[in-house]
Amino acid sequence: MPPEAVLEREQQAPAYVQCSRCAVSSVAFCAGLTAADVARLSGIAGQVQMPAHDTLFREGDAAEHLYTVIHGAVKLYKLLPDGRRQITAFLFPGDFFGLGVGGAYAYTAETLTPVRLCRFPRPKLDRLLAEAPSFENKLLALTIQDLAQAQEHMLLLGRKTAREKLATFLLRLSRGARRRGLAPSPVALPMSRSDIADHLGLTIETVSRTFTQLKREGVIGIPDLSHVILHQPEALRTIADGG
Amino acid sequence: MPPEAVLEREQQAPAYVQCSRCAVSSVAFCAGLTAADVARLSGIAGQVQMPAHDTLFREGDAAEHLYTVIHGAVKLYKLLPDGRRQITAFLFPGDFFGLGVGGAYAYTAETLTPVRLCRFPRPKLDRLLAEAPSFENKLLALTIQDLAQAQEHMLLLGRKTAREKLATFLLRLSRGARRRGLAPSPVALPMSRSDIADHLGLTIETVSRTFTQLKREGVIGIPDLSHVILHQPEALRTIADGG
DNA sequence: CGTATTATTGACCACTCTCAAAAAACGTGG
DNA sequence: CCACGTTTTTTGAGAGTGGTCAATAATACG
Repeated sequence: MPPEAVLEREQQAPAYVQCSRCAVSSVAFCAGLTAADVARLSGIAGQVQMPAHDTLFREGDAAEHLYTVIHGAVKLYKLLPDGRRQITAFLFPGDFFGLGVGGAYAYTAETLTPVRLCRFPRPKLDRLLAEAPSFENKLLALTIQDLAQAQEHMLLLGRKTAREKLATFLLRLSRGARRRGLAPSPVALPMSRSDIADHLGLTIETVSRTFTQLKREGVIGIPDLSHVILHQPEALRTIADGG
Repeated sequence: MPPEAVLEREQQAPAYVQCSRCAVSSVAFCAGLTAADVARLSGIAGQVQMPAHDTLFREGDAAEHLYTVIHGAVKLYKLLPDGRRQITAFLFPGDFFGLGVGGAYAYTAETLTPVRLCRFPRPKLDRLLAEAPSFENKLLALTIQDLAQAQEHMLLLGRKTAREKLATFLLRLSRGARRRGLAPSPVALPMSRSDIADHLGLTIETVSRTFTQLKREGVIGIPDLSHVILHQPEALRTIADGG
């Protein structure tokens, strides 16, 4: 049975979510939990679907839900008063988001594609966390991972050239796909050039020019706007770290 | 009694740490915990002292301890193979660090000044976390805060000008000092210009030039290399967000 | 006090940004 | 399904912020 069929079936049951049949159970928040714990989680989980380019919540909103991406892609970003934007992360199936600071979200969340999300209401989740330490353990481990990724991205933003930034970005997407059981090479780019620019601290023009440059060198191929073929992943790796 | 006297007394008792008399108990990891919990924490805590410019651990080392800064300042950084460096955070009394990913530290930690640290061995701490959920709660909350700060810094690195970066940096140091009960204005800079540059994604020359520029405008004063007076904090705030 | 290190200042350069136009992709309605 | 208009991306020319290289000044330290 293809994963799509499972998802569609679950879609029929918004009240009761069958985490045990979830397509992302192996990589997500619930990965590594005991069957009993997963059952408890599914008791408070709800599923939501959103169209592409929709705002899930804004920086400063009351943090009422924790989300896990089941299908589709999401971007998280912060804004300056004059509109300059920094996309802090792109999220894919298995990734979670929505932890607030002082009860408020610290960033805005927007869908890149139509998405299906698993959603946990904060009050219920907190009750669960208080009861079962394994949940909090997991949440802490995942947050530490996010923090490490954020630090890695600071290194990119503060110290890498445009060329190195783009190479790093493509490799990250490729590794992420592989981790989710997808092919590492035709990398899917569900985000716009503008999104990529705002993630890497560049302008769309520089992103475009650098793509073209890497293509001319034969390192990557660009069959269409939203796909990149990594012809020479080794070369990319060398470029990514300033080789 | 000045805080220094308290610290010196505690220094005499390395085996048993009296958290209840700790100078940073109001802002640190242990803040907000019950007296009983603090007592349990002090049972596994040890204190260490280190000279300035000393490496506490390196990226990739086994993560054997969790640290809280009691006195002094620490920097955390990541390196590229060619030596380019990104300082992800400066830490001051009350801040904690040392959470690893997959058992290894994700960054290098180095002292800026002579420091006194509170140190928790990972195995013992893990046992405590398993028993008392309040600890894990606190640790999660603090890690989420760190993540939010990291995201704020990504916005700085990716989207702010040199002038905005430096203004933001000075305001952060000032707010941090105020939070720790110190005067917000003569801001102490325990780090070198090179450290500031590697934190803000700039070169030392640009940091120096921008300091001079702000000084000429009368926004700040620089009595000596390691102190900055915020003459016009409002102006700084305007500059910081691109006013 | 002299030496080594760090910070500042200056001149010049280049990577990336800005502004602008052409090309490609997308969406919509006929 | 195609034609049209809109949006996004690419490409080009020129400019500017911040970087590089180098010399001077200030500071720290023995």
